[in-house]
This record gives sequence, C-alpha cells and structure tokens, in this order.
Amino acid sequence: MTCSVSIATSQGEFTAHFSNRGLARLDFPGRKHHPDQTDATMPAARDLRRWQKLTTDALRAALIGAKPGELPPFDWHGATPFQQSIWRELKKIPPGQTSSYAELATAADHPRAARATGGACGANPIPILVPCHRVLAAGGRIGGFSGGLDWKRRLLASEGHHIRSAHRA
DNA sequence: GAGGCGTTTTGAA
DNA sequence: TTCAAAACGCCTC
Repeated sequence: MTCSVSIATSQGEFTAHFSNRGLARLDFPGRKHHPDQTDATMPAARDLRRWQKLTTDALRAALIGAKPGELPPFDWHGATPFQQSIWRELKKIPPGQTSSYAELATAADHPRAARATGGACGANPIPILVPCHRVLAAGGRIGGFSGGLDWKRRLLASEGHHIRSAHRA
C-alpha cells in the first residue's frame, strides 16, 4: 500500500508513490499508474509532506538540468541486490555528465554485466531522480529509456547533451 | 557499417 | 530447473 501524489512541473504532471520507507516509484506524465504490489504501509503524514516537497523540488531542478539538492529516501524494497548496486552507482553521476552501461557495470563490480545493467536501468522505478537517462551505450549511442527515448533526449538536452541518433552507428 | 556471438541477470514456465 | 529475453560490448567480415 502506498500513497500517490501528483507533482506538477513544467514538463507535465508526474505521479509519485510513497511508502512508509520513502519514494517507491515515479511515473511520467500520462503514464498509467502501476498497481500497488508492495507490502509497505502508508507513510506518516509528516513524512509524506516532507518527502513530497523534496521530491517536487528535486524533480523540478532535474528537469532544468540543475543539481537536485536533497532527495527523499528511496524505497527499493523488492529490488535485487544487483539492481540496487546499479541504482546506487547511477545516483553518483552528476548533472551534465554521462556514463555508459559498461562503466556502470564495472563500477558495480560486474564488469561484464553491461547488458544486465541495461535491464537494471529499465527496472528503475524512479527515473530522473535516479538518473538512468545519463547512461549511454558504447559509442555515445542513446540506448533506451523506460519513459521513452523522447524523454531521455529531452532530459539530456536540458543538461547540455545532444545525442546523435537512436540507431546503431 | 552490419551481423553474430559472448556475457550477465531476470522472470516466467 | 530451464529457457528466453534484454536499455550491451566486442569482434569479424
């Protein structure tokens, strides 16, 4: 059971889902909401207000390519250890910089798991705040994005990056 | 540049 | 337990 909150931004209305552990998921504008499948309980009203503000501020900052500042706690309950290690590495990528699936895999101590890293990125429930859009495939190719490549290009452009093409070079 | 294969992880049957 | 799929990388032609 989680608590869903709408977050209005210049890019549309996102939906954040909070559990008692923190931010559990962030949906893009227009996305269908995923049904609650967590065993978490509702967050306390005080926590919810605080996390909602942090999430809103961080999201709006991220959308203009600025540093997000303080983030709410993330609820990664249910994710595999591999996914969590990848997501932790993702959070280390600063705005305006990019990494590759292979680099991320190496940083997570699985140097050959570039492909699995792509899977972990795709499973990321909190895009933008966990910046999976900053991960490119080898050769600067765009790779993929759970929210759609259009979003990935838009987010990267706001941080000063310009991707060549979605196709293999 | 295109195609094929290797590697790792995940999820479904 | 097995097998197929996946947001990849690298080698070969």
